[in-house]
Amino acid sequence: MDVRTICLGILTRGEATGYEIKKLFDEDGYHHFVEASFGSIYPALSQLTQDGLVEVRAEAQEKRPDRKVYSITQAGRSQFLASLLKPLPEDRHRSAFVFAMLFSHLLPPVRVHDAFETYVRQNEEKLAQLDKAHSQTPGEQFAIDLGKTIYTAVLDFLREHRADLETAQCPAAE
Amino acid sequence: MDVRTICLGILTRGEATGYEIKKLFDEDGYHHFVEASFGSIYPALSQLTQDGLVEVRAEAQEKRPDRKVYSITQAGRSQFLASLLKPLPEDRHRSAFVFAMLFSHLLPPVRVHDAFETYVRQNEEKLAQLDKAHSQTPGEQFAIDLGKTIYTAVLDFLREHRADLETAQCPAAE
DNA sequence: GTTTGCATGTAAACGGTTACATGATTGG
DNA sequence: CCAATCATGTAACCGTTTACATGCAAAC
Repeated sequence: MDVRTICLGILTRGEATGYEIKKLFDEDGYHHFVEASFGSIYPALSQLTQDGLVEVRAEAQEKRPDRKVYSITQAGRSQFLASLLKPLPEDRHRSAFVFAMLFSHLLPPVRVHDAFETYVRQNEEKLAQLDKAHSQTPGEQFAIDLGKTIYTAVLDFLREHRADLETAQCPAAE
Repeated sequence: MDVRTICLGILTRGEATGYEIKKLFDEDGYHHFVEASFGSIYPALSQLTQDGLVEVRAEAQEKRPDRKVYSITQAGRSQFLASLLKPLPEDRHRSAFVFAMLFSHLLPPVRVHDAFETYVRQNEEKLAQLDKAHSQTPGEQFAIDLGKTIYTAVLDFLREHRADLETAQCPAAE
């Protein structure tokens, strides 16, 4: 899912500025499964406009850059739906933490401990974020609940198994 | 975690060719959390060699390109450990499926059904792959078990909640 | 006889991140 | 007074994917 498609999707919910689209990512629980930065959103919106898939309306503001409010066109809707009908790319889950833990036996015990602390905290924060999220469609509820399920499962697993790595690699410390 | 670091990590387990490193990704359960293709592995190994972090030994073969067997150097080990001591980037989970389901209400019921079928199958296959995997270190066991935990939780969730999206969006079909 | 496995590598294209540039307003 | 929020955008850089190029051997 490239940033253009993601922007189109968000615009099916209603018009928005580039800034607001980014905020949706940071707040609404979208970012658990898709990502985009300003550096990719703004160029994406320009291109979508050129391609006639979205329209812009500039709202003048005092002492601020104009708000550029984007709305999806009929062509945009068609193309977005078409992209959802194509085979979807597979999930990708990348975890530097898990990779690092593959080598826990090479690391100082303190480092393994710290890595777990940080990772647990990150997962707890993401779970808390989802607990606060509220949905407008069945799909959003589904995404939120799936996210919660995953984070909860991961956290449970970490609590049960972190000792395996934190003790296994430093028998001398016992 | 860039490909260079990943290659270094794999080489801490013993020497290997680029081809074998790729196979580890495809088979050993590594690919659930990190990824790399030939197009990135071969250049990565060349660069690591130039930087003195790995060494190559060419094994001549009849009627085949020479096997280039790479092994990690002391400098490579140091740098690899150093990279694991730095703060680790956060996990990224990207899912085109979940993104598409955010818009299930815009899709034909058949499409939603098919998407679920495909996604369930993908997760089942990955789980089966992990069931076959065997570990050599505590870290590997940890990674395998965490992967299993996640896939199992996702599959359970899908079985319980797919009806929410498959029926909610086609009340006329009742 | 076709596919799979072994085995290496290059080059172009792609997509995205990061950092930079600008600047007023509001809240702590 | 400083940080955060609002608001847009560009450009350089980075890393990776994809497609291409080559070619024999073994298995089905």
